[in-house]
Amino acid sequence: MGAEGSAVAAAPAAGTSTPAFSPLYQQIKTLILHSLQAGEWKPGDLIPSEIELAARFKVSQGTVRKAIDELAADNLLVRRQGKGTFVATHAEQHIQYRFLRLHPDVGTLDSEGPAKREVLGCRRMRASAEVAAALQLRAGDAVVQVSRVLSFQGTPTILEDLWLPGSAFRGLTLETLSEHAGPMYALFETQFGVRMVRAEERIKAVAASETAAERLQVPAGTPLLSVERLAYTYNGVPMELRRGLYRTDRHHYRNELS
Amino acid sequence: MGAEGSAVAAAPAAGTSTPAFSPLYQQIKTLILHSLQAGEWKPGDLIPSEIELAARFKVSQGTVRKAIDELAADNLLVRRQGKGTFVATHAEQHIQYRFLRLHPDVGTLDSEGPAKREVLGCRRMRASAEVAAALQLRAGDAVVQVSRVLSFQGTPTILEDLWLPGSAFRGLTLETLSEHAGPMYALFETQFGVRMVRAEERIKAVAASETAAERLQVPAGTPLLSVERLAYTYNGVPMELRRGLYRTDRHHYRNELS
DNA sequence: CAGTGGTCTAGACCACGAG
DNA sequence: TCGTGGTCTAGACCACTGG
Repeated sequence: MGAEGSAVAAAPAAGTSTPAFSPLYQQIKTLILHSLQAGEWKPGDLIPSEIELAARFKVSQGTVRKAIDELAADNLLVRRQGKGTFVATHAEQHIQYRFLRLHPDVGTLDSEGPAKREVLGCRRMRASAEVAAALQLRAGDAVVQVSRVLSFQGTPTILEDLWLPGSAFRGLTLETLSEHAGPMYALFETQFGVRMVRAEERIKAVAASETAAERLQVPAGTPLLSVERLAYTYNGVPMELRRGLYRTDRHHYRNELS
Repeated sequence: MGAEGSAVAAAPAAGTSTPAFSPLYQQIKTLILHSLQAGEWKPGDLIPSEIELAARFKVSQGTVRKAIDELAADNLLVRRQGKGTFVATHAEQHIQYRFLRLHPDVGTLDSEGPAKREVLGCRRMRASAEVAAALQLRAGDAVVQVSRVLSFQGTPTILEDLWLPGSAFRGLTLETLSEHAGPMYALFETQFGVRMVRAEERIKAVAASETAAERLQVPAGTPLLSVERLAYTYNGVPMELRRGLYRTDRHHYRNELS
């Protein structure tokens, strides 16, 4: 029966050169994305069933299915047979830190027990040129800087600083951070409505500075992994810059290639 | 009409506890995988159309499509609208090195021009316990060790050693390697019928040894990225152990998280 | 048991590539 | 113009979850 009567009629794209054909399921995907962004369904929520969405968007169940399939592949949604489809969340996921790629050299992933987290500082400041560029702000805009240390089995292993746009993270304090149990990104979801969806990391090997060496309890000059992360929300806007120094004497950064 | 008359009738699994239900498209996926492994279709080849495969396996086109979709998602096949579906290959892909995650800090991905490759050595030897364990061989089995240096814009940047099972790589010599243009994995495909499909990397920060420092033209003790890679073929058997040292003064290891 | 996602089919039509 | 993969639909049935 073709796609007549649908949400948008194949997007003819007015005066531009390329016809810019967009499949229906892509448009549905965008609509669902908008609902996620708008907060209609929050992290952890059950979204409407495929049949309901099909009715809402006036398309067949199969088309909704394909849209949801792709969103699930991107880890934005989680399908659970027999129960429904849920909005992905950094909380209550049995994986403690979804974006952390550091693993112990020996032993299981986290037979090490929970990491000890110590927040060293949290202050509001004006963005340096570098931070502003990364977060797509103007130099001098307000940002929040957090620094902390993660320890595994009593050994300080990760020292990291992170910068967040001040406008989106009003009210973030050292107390909030210290008292909160669970992943920091889970806190961002519940307290600030910011969900980190994707991130890019740039890794280098560097020598430990005096201060870094002291905090990680290694000799100055020790080789460390420098991990610079830019994390993005739904709409592809960068919402966090993170600079970490990882000890790799008993851990390694793991990556899968395909 | 259900799935009667198909390749396998839903795999009832004789006496075990779990019923182990396996969808038809998974079975088709396995069958296609077997054909790839057996060499029925070689890297770069056009495989039969969906309709032909559907006829061969006695299933509908949609079922074949779902099987191919997943294989394409794993980068084993490449779909090209209007042309057909091809077996993925490390050669003739516009990306020079598909598994190399090192990028220049400034400039485009490879506006650096082609990397200069210098093979330092290629010798047959007996596997050490460590190498044997990684490659699932017995200690003392024959392996081929290759070492080489990659330079970008005249700067030696990557120093790596790699070990391959001797049985699968008979006839691999320094000459073969030196004369070959293009990615090493492309050579493995054409000369030895070995296609690398997936790999795991473990990354650490280390200090440059005397010999490494000399070959990479940096002071001894310079922090370097240590990248240990295990690469696998179709059947999940490890076929290469690679240990690389990367200079990261002008480059970084890039990773995407989601 | 009802409701959800998951599989499978069959058929129509569209976009793309190449002759 | 033809053959390919890509989209969309409609309907049947299966597997899983929870009341």
